[in-house]
Amino acid sequence: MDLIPKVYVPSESEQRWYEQWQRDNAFASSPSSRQPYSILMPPPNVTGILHFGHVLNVTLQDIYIRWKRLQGAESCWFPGMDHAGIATQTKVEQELKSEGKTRYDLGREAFIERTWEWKKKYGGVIDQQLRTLGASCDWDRSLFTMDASASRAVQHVFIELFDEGLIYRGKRIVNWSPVAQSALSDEEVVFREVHEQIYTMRYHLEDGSGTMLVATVRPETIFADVALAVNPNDERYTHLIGKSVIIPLRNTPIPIIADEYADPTFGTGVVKITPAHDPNDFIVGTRHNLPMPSCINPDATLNDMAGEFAGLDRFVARKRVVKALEANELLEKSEPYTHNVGFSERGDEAIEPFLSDQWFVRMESLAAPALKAVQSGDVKLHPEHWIKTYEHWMSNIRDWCISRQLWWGHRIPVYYTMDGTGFTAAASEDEARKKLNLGADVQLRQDNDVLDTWFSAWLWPLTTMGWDGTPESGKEIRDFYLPTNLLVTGPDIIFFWVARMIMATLKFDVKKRVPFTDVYFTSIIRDSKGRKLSKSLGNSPDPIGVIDRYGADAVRFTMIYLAPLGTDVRLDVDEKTQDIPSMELGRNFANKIWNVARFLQMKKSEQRDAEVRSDQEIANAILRLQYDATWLKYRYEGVYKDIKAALDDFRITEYSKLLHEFIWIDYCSIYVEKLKINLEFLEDQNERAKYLEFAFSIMENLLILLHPVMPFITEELWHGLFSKPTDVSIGNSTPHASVPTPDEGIEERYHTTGQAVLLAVVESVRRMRSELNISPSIKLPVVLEADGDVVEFLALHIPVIMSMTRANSVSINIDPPLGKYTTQVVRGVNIALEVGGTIDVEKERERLTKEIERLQVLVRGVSAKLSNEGFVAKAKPEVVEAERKKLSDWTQTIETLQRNMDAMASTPQ
RNA sequence: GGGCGCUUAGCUCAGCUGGUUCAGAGCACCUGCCUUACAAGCAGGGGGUCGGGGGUUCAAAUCCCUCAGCGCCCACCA
Repeated sequence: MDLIPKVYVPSESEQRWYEQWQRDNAFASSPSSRQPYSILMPPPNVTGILHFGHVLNVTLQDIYIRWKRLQGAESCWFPGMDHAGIATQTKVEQELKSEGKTRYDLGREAFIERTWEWKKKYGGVIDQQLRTLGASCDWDRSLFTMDASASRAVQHVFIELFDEGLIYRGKRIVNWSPVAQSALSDEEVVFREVHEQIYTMRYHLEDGSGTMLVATVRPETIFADVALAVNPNDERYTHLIGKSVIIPLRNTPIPIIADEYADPTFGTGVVKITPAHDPNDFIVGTRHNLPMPSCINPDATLNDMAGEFAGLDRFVARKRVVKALEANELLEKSEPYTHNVGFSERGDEAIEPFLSDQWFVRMESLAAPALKAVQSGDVKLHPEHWIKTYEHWMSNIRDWCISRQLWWGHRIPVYYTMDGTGFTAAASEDEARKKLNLGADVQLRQDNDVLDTWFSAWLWPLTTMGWDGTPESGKEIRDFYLPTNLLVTGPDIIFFWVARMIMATLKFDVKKRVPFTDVYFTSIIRDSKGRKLSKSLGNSPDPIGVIDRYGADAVRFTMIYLAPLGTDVRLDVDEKTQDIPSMELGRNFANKIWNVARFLQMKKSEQRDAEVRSDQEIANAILRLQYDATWLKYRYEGVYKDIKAALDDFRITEYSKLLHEFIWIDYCSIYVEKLKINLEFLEDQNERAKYLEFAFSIMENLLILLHPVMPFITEELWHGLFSKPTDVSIGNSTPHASVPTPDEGIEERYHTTGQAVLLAVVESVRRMRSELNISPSIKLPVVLEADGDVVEFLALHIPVIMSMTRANSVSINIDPPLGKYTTQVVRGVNIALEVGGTIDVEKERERLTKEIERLQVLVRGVSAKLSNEGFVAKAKPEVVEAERKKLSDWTQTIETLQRNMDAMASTPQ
């Protein structure tokens, strides 16, 4: 057999295996007789590139997909890409800008054409990056949200909701982005604290009988004022209700009205009503049937209503207006003021509340069943505390503004008569005519707007499975994979996407299924200062660069090792080098696995010179190997169970920790170290092979268990160690819950206690040596004093103890120990290390005294507990028993230590 | 204003339904080792009254109340 190379080079191996997997169609899945398991990948934006949020997200999904595949499920991971309306259009417009053009120069059709070209050229970089990371998606099922079938589904859904009256058109105040020149949904707006000025203006009464003081932060909107409102119970102003005031600078009269909205305790108690530029004023305006003029254009400049200020940007206009007010003695005062202002999540500009015609979805009837699905547990959220947030949003749901004044997206399938009086939603102009009972010669025009990107995303569970609106489309796929088993995503899009997918799938799936049964909300990745990773802060290294340095396996492993469910992850990002040093954790682990594999392989091919060993020595070594195999088997079985449970409960960090600890400590540091020692006594190749085979069989299972998180190195080693054909993947094998030992029927009585005592003894001797600064090259005699069962086991392991503690002799229960010893008592074993003339008797005495005192404190504690009647009466019997055992163990230990001290006193110096 | 979460070693975090020497891991730090699988390693070590206070209990890092600090979500007062 060829030995695996001395050093593992992740980059080479990783690329090679991913290509192999693709050649073998290793991730393809289709309905079969096997148990289905499926995950929908949150479609990355077509403009997107991989960041560490994705790395965590994708790794988690891949772990489950691969894990279930190992368990024999028909595992399918549906990938895809989102057309990302605003983001993509912005990219292309920027490109145009550099050519000195705007989208209007091209016109709608050419612009869309150009965007498709952009997509072809630059879009989907992330697709390739996901492969680098090792994502085992069924790439043949990849869907783009603007693909024909998905577009048909979007159209179908729109028309159906329209016909049901759940989609309506209305003139409303919406969140307007002056940069994108489009409406945004409430979810796309983020509020930020802003320090501005609040201005108190004078509105003169029309009859000249006085002045009203009104505070505002937006004096530039006064031109669209339609009223002043006072609280009907505000005695200061009741006599003025019904009178009129003059709008400053505009000299137009507006009425003073009474409305509860005016808060007498705020400012002057008088509020100006500007329905076109403030959502609350809009409500008041509607209530009082007031006109709703706008003085601001879609690009946030003032219009003609603003007279001399027309054409100025809103913020420039504000300053000018204030100046003008001052000049005309219309400004009472100006004070600093801090309040929240909405900003576009994407473009970072202040949102302009804007009165316009938009399309909305009535959410109430859609939300009700979706709320129930979560409350009933049909859809389970992890961590559970998100349920509260979900409930709150769903029970206070507001209508969803779905129209966007963009060109890139699904165009709204609504057709209008040329005079605009008649309109309907339809799949084509022809159909619209039919629905409107119009003749074939009547011309119609289609709505100019496109739909919110999330309007296609909420259909993801259906469209990825081939649904295009017709009942039969994708039926076979949906009947097999739906509901999908798991959705992994960030909690930031719980409303944007998760909730809406539940609504849409319950509504439009023929069988009214939920889209998924479990949702795992991932952590947010932050830097060491707690800031979110972001390009602009420079604290977001390119994952591909980090993967180049450490390997994809290492990055994957480290991420889940550090990212427990529900809490944020902090990474030690080095901004200068764009490095994340903690990735060493995963890299070192990979290195460890690689090396132990290499070691076992070396042992296997090792040629033995015949050494002279007595039959007894050989028999003892075999007995030790048998005990160790039994011990490892039980440890393995326990870990296997724990891993399975951890993954079932979404304790993903636990999964990685279990493997890390078992492989590093139990397998490498304990089992293989002892194997190394014991094999020295065996020359018979068959006999050696037997125990090496066992080590390999555990190793194979560990590789399989590790495969979901470290797919590449496990594949590499699996082939390297077990000579598997290239086109067979570890991803299709199965980890065993139990592994047979080479010799069945071996006594199990030592497999926990014996090993524990043995290891404790070894540790104890090492500690004594270390504390006395004894060089590793010096070999010293060890004397053990023990009784009971364990004596036999320790005696059997003398060669192991010698090797592990660098002892030149180990004697058990010889008496009395002569010479100069340092001693410790561990698990009932009195351990003495002979250090000859180097011992400091005073120091040793001090140490023993201290240890005895420490134990006496513990004994007092336990005694008190045991003499407490309440404890003895009420605690579980096994707990009481355990305390009694502690008491007797510690008492015994104290006695032994005391004896050691006395012996030391009588030892000649 | 409403809701949710977090606070355990210098740092990042585990500790599930209270009880096994339960106060842990990784990193960092200190000491000693290039012991032919691994210095990306091995052996050993120091360091925390589990945010403060109160309560329930025989028993609290764990359950309850309260206070403080931090963070997130929702709603947004001119």
